Amino acid sequence: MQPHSNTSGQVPEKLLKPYDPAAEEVSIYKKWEDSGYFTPENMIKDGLTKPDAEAFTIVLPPPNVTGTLHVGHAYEDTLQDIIVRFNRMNGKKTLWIPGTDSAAIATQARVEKNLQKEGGKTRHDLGREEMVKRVHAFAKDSENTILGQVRKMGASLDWTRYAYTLDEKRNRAVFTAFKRMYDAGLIYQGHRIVNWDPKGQTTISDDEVVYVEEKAKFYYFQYGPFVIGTARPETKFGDKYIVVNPDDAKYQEYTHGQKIELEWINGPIVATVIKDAASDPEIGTGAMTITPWHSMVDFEIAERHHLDKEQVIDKYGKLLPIAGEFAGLKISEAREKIVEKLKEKGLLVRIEENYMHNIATSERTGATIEPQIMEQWFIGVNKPFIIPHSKIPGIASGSETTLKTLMKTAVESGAIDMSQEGFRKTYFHWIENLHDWCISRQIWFGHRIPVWYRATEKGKEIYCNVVAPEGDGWEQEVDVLDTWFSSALWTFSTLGWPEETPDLKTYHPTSLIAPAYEILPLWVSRMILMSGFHLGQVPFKKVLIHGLVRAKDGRKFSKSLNNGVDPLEMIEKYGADALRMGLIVGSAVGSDIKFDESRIKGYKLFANKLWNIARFVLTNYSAEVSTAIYTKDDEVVLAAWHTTLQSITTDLETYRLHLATEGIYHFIWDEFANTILEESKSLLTSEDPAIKLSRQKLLLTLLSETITALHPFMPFVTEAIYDLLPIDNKQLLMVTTWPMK
RNA sequence: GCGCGAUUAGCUCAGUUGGUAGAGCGGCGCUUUUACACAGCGAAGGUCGGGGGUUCAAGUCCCUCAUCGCGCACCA
Repeated sequence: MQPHSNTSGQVPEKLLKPYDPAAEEVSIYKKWEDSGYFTPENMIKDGLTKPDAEAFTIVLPPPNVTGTLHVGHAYEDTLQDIIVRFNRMNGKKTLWIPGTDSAAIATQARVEKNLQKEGGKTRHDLGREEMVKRVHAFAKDSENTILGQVRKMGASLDWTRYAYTLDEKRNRAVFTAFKRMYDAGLIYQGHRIVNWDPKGQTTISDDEVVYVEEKAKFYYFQYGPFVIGTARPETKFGDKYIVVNPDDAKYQEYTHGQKIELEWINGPIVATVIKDAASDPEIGTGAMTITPWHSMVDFEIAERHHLDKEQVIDKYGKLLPIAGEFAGLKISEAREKIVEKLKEKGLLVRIEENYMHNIATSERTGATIEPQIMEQWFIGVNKPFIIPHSKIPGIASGSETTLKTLMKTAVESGAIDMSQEGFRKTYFHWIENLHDWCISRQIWFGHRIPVWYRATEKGKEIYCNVVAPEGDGWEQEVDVLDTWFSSALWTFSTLGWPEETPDLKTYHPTSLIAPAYEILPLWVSRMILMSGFHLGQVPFKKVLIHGLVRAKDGRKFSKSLNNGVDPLEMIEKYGADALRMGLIVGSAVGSDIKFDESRIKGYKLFANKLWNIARFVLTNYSAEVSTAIYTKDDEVVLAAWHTTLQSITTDLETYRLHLATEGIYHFIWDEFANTILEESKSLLTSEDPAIKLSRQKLLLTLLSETITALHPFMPFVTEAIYDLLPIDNKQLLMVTTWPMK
């Protein structure tokens, strides 16, 4: 606008109407993006950031390409964008890297579901090649939708560095990581017990198992001289070991290894007594039989004593020939029949009706997990290895360590600041219970394991490398990797690793990661693992864990409840600024947020308030302000603002975003608008030009500084107002220096 | 079973190191005055889940109980 010499300045037409976010936001985002300033190198080039400034890096937790974003993503984007904008305005070399995650199982499952709906087809009807093509197409589509949504939120991401877990560079990183861990002996192929999802026909990791409480019948059977209890009679065919605690007085007469002949489901068998501390004398009768093929705990007992393991249930959840007359039956059908038979044989002691227990189900398919012993690929978390270079305090370069130690030490030593006490405990607890990580999946979409096999006279030959081997007869492993394998490399695969790129040197370790607490084990801990092994570094210096956005009744948003909130709809109604504020204010980072539309509405009003303040200030502006000197009174007012600004700055630096937001909101509305503006009405009509001009200058300064401080939170409306201010040599507000500096 | 978190105004939630209880929304009353009715002003509304303790002083620290939520383990 043109500065005006009258008391009453002229204001742009659009300022005379209520603030209209829809009319401003898209073009403002475009302006930011076109400026190139999301890329830190452009900031340096134009002298907005010093070349030797400290780097500040965040990688966006890459959303899954399974459809559209929900309001939880909107919250996560806001959280990070506030921090990123604040750091950029404070002169840091600020980089926020965008990306998306192929989410192997989740995405394939979505497409399979669609196939099923469209014509009852399965992936096998299409074949691997065609299926993978379709999943890629679906993923591409989701990607476009998602990236559009992220832009609408105002996220200041460096799009020139966009990464996708399945793009060429990330493929290379994944294969290289695999190869190096394979060579170090940390990735191995083994015959171990895994979580088998009979519906999805794939393994899943421990962290993808969801326990559901269920009421069941609990049976007691006569097993020779023992009475055993079980909720799963259908697994008991192969049971030929009876395990008791060595200190259990009830069973002192039996010795370890003692053979006992007894009558069982399909006739007489010979059982062996095993004494192992895993058997708890207090539970049931204190004696149990074991099914090592289909139970984690039993598997471990069997391993300890080198016992036989026999498969009872097949991959489809049906009984095998070992079940005799029951072979071929699904376990659900077989259960009652087996109990009936045992009853007839006089071996049923009693049935407990209301037995509560948890059953393991698959996070993705909902199927009951059937533990199975299978040949799969694993990462050994307890296996010692020599770490060549380590910058992690407490772990010396060239020393022997394990992945588990690495993960623990990184946080314990303070190299990673995980200062939210509750989550810190959860992290350590998780590590203590950590087993080897099963990384192979029997699906088609994802990173195919870079291992090739060839039959030779001496047996099977195995080759592992980033690229396929030369020569004939090689067949690549059909399994793909757990999606979290590639996600775990994210902080450095996005920066060009395995190449020794300048980016890697400048921006890694990243400064901050801001994930939901849900993925602390799945993602955060595994990034620590991978970064520790491959770089000898922590992946990030600080973890800022945030809560979940829930529906107003406290339940999770879910498709089945159909209680989802579409962030785009909120943006359309209230503007992105209002959505951002509504999600941040009123909840400390780390606790869950109950979504409240009325709060968002409140911040739409706030944006409008700001708009009207701008109108008042500009209406009362005159060009002579440049000569104005502050009166004592106005100096006091300005100083009061600077005190507030100081505390807002501190709150931002310490990630107390909700307090910072409240502080700026309160100042603008209650101080600036209600008090300062009101008292200005008489001062501006003063006969004394010194008083009048001082006040004009004060108002413009306050407006300019408050919108600058508000910018990280409400980037759009502040940028729109800043654009109207009569300031010389203006840059975008986004790259303006934070007023405290 | 072990652990974590929550319990503050009608609703949703803040309240960093202990120092006179706050916000938004809703409800009530009044008001068109250099911005704003997408507003302003005013008043109402709280024994900070119960009980006990430490302290000059406790929403805040300690103990205990209750209710709700979550995680892990067990799941013979």
